[in-house]
Amino acid sequence: MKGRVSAYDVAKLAKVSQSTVSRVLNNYPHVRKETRQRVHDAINTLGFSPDEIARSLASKKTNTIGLIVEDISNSFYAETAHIILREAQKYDYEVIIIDAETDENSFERAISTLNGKRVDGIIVASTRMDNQKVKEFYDKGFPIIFYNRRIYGIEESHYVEVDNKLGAKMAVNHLVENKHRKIAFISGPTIYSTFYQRFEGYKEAVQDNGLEYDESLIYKGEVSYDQVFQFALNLMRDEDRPTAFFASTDQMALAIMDAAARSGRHIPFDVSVIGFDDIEIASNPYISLSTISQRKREMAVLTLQKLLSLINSDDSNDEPNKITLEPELIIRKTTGVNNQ
Amino acid sequence: MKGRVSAYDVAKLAKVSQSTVSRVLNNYPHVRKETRQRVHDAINTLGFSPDEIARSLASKKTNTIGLIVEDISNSFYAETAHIILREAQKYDYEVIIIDAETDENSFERAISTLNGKRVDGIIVASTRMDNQKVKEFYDKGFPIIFYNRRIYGIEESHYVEVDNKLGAKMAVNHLVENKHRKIAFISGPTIYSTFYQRFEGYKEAVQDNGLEYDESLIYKGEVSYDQVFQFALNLMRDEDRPTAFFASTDQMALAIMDAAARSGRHIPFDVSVIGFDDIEIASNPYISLSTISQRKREMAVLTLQKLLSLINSDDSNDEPNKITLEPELIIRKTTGVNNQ
DNA sequence: AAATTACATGAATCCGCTTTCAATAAATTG
DNA sequence: CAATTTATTGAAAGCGGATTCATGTAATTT
Repeated sequence: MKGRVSAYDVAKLAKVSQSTVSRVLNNYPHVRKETRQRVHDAINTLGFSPDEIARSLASKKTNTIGLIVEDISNSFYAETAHIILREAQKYDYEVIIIDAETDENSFERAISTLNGKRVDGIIVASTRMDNQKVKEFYDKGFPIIFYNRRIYGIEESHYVEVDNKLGAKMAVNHLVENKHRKIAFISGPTIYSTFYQRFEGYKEAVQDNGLEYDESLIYKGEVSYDQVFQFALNLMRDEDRPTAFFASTDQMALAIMDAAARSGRHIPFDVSVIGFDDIEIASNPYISLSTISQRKREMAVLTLQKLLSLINSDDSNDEPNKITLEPELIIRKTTGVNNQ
Repeated sequence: MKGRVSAYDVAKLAKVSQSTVSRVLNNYPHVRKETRQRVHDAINTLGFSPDEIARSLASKKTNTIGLIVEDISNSFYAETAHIILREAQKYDYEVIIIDAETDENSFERAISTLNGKRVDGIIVASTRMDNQKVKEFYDKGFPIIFYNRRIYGIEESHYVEVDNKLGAKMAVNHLVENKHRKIAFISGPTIYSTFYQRFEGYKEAVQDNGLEYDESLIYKGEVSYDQVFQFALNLMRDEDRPTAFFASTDQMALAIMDAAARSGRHIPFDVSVIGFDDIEIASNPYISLSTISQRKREMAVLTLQKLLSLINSDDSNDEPNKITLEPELIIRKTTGVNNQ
């Protein structure tokens, strides 16, 4: 890119100093109306657009935030990213998305990278509950907020989440009301707070309803389509199989539905399935998945706004934002009365 | 963030000049092994990480690329973004994703923003075919490459796409082979090259197969679930309805399937549906959508690699990259023989 | 009208690194 | 061993704006 025009060029053309150009650029007072106009004209005829990098260096603000997700191809994150991206745009913030693997190292690297890029703040939609690096950041007062996650060990952490435990209980209760007594539970790794909480909810609900807690009905490994599919397939083929499956994410529920189909079980007649998240496809009539809604839009918008207010608040000792929304049970066609 | 450590602090501790610190940071030669070690030690004890902003300003490289998409919550883009994000990570590039609305202004703003941020290059996965701003960039020799899009009027444009016209023909031919003679076509706005080409393919195939071209079977409005749903619903209820639907995107095919369900038509017995893209959910057994595969992964990886090579090539007059991959017909369960 | 006060503007410095350029020291060469 | 080369290193000048300070000018006050 040869010959970018600089503020200096604009200054020359408008016959003012560079400081004045900077003033009109930042809409500062103390510039005569006529001068301001002259500068604007110069900017237009030259097609000047300020170098945000230089600007950031001088102002120590990048107008960029980081968003760490686990897998942007996962609808839940994609839909979240969409909302955050669009919302950030309104406030003239750009966002660097990092699609970090789930291991601790990737996560730390993500944080370091964003730190290097001097983002103004970070939204974490992916992390184990115990990451050390994050704590350091918090302690330095860096604006960081968790989306649908919590980090334990940091009392002052900011987060926006849905009441995952309650959501899980709602799901199980719904199944119990439909006379299911043997309910499988499919979870991701419980080092993640969401999965942890949903698991807690499942256990409590099982206990509250006087059901038997059976380890063999529990999956809590990787969030892998194939693995979940295989696990569910095995259960489906079992003589004494569960009559219902509660999956901690819709994505995993999809794998379960797949397994049901492959093993000839009909939903919801032979087996009920309920998910968690309410991703878009869940409402498609061919899927029509019963689920627990996360209220993504509210969560995402709130998260962004809280982050921006953290960034722009002078004193950093406002009390931490701990926001917990109530989930919602959405009954569609994958859950029905147990008739076995 | 008080008291960030700077390269200057490192220099002092290591008893060298800041230039030397910069040298080891960039792994330049001409630093005695012992000195290098001393600097590394200082970096570690201080926990120093360089300010990438300052670095970018000085080096005129941001190691950041821009990705403009239309709607990241759309699986096709989400899956693409995932691949690009992960691939870019390998080369230490960050990516700023802009989720631009479809109007011309948003797109121009996206380009301007990325220009301001001084990204090293841009991948455009969303644009009309005739955007002026893009041309200007091209003319300046700015690395920009189109993903699954072309821009007409720029001979030198770089793009990676699938043969959309061929794909459309494959879809129609498949339907014709199944004895369908009345095939509806659902397209997004044909100012987008993909839709344009697919439409061309549809028309050609209709003609080649001696079918009647019927305007009333064509939708080419916004890519809106509700609108497509409504359009399809009306057709479904028609006396003399089409026996098959070819949708330019899987997302729209989903809306058509929805409409079929709502109007009591059974797929593929009463009506066949074929999409385009092969998004992930298409292979789910409950959806099992016949479609044309875009070979997203190859496209995405190629696009990123070409972009990086554009960025790092000294002379910018290598011939333009015009890559067209062959699509693939994937027959699943939404298409069948017409028996009416 | 002199004294204040508010407004407009430019010069100079800084942001935190990279990159010459020049200087010094060590290694080679004839 | 003197003459070159080559390897190390530091000082200083950017990169392109933001910001502080000083200066000059117009608007207000007594």
